[in-house]
Amino acid sequence: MPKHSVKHPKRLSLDLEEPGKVNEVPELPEVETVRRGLAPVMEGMVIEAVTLNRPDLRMPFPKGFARRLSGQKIVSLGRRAKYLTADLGSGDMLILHLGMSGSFRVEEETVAGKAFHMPRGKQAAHDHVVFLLSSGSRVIYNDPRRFGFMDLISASGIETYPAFSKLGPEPVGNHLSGPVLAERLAGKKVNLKAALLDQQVIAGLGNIYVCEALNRARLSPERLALTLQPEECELLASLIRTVIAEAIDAGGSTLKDYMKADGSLGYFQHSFRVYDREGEACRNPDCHGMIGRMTQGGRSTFFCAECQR
DNA sequence: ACAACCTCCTGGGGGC
DNA sequence: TGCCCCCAGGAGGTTG
Repeated sequence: MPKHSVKHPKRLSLDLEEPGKVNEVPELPEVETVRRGLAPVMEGMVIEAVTLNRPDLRMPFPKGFARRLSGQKIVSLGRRAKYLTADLGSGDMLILHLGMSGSFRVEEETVAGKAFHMPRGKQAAHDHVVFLLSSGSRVIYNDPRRFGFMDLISASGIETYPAFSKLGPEPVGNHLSGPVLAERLAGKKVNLKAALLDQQVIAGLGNIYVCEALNRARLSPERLALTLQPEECELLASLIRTVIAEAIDAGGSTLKDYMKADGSLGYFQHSFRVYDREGEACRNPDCHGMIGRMTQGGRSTFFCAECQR
């Protein structure tokens, strides 16, 4: 009987267990962080088996999901907006969305440094999908609220895939400029908060980063999108890129810490300027305002009425 | 076409 | 201590 050398499970989750930390919902930076953490574990591996512990998440799994994935090689992991994508050798594409509470953890077990297939691991509450890889690693999807979903399509159909076909530009790199944002906001009779949450305007922003970007740009969440001037669009686009880039960097350092550690997850050191800071001081330079909170579209908006106009 | 809802789900927290 | 109710929100759906 070989002696087991069990590595601690590696968690690629966004759960923040430190007191006082916000439990983040995965937006673009968190999904990108998960992608970077999973890539070295999954890329180049063959999916040997997929276990579904229930027939659906937010939506039913596609017909034959587990069977169709079995034996497929994962060529590369990608991301579009808040979606993870896995290019498979056959030309299929696996699409994963983490919803509100989805997370992955990686379980490995080795004998004398050599991976082998371990018996079915201990199942935690809300472990819905287990990917067994040719390396012996298990990649486990956990999602208490089940707002996530998975789909399997032909990669050639990616352009017409409903969730992707209407997405706005990514707020990274050169995709989002002032003029691009201005064009996207033109004629929109909704407030800025709603406009920026709209994935067709910009892909990948959620409640947290919209609040953060608007605070940095000193723009009121209640401003109608169509009233933004070109220079305001320029500033907002720039600060959206900044907020997202900083969060991705923070996620990267989280992964780095985590890789060094013995399995315990390093947490985001990222501190938000407005999100969940009602009643606290605005952190914008030269602003002595206090962060307030209101409801827009049934969601909380955190903002500074003093400097955001 | 567009805007404003509504719905799915569970854990956690506040009130009594 | 226990129970009830509300809240968090991504995105697809429905209503106006």
